[in-house]
Amino acid sequence: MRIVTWNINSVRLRLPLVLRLLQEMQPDVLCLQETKALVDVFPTGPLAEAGWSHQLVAGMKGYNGVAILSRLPIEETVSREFCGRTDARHVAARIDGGPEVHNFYVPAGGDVPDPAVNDKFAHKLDFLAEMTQWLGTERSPDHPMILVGDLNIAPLETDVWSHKQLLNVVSHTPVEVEALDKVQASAGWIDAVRKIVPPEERLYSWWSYRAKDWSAADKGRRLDHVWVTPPLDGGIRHAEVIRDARGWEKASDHAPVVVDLDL
DNA sequence: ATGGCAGGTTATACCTGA
Repeated sequence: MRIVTWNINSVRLRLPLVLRLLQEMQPDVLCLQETKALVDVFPTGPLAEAGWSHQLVAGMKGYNGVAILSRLPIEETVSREFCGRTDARHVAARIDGGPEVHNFYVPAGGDVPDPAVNDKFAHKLDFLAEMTQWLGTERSPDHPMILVGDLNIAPLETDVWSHKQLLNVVSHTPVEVEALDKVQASAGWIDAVRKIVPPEERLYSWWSYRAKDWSAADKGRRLDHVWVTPPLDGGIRHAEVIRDARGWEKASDHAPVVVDLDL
C-alpha cells in the first residue's frame, strides 16, 4: 500500500498539481491538509475521474480542511472535533480490508512560543494533549493504524536547517517536541519515515515562500509526518519526501511525503 | 537573515500560515 500526505495550501488553486502527483506517484491513499474549501466546493468530480473516487472530506470556509482520497472503498469514517472547535482538522477512515487512516492538521501555533500570552500556541498545546488523550483511550496499539498529516512540529535536530537558531521558534521548541513525543507514545506510534531515512540525515518537508531561492537556501523543516502502529512496523518498505514538487509551478510550501507499506 | 511571500475573504485591507 502506498500512502501520501500533502499540505496542499488550497486544493482548488492547486488541483492540477494534485492530479499530477496522483498520476506520477499512483498512491492508494492521498491525505490532504489545508484544502481551504467547504465540502460543497471540494473538487470531488475531477479527483474521482482520475481514479480516487472514495473520498472523505471535512472543510470550512477559508481555513484548514482535510481530506482522504482512496482508490479502495473506505468505511467507518469519523471526523473528530478537537478543543471544542468545528475547524476541520481531522478525518479518519478504515480502508476496506486494510488499516485505519488518521489525517491531522495540527494548529500552527502563531509566533510567540508562550501559551500565557499567545492563544494560538495554547491552542496548539491543547490540541496535542487532546490527541494524546483520545488516541490513548480510544485506540489500541494492537490495531493496524496509520497517522499522517501536517503536525506542524519538527521534532529532531536533523528535522530543521538549524537546531540552535530554531530552538525558540514555534515548530521546534522543546515544549512542542515533548508534547509530540507524548502523542507518539499514546498508541505506540512509529515514525515510518525515520525508519527509512536515518535520523542522522537532514530531511525537510516544508520551505518558506519568503526565501528568494528556497532550494539554494534550503532552510526547511520536517513538519509533515507518517506514523504507523506496531502491527505495521515490519512492513515499512520505502519512504521519501517528493522535494521536486516544491519546485513545481505555483507550488505549495509543503512537499508530499510518500510511504510504501506491506500490509 | 527570518520574513523578504502566498491564499482566502461578503476583498480592494486583514487574517492566517510557520
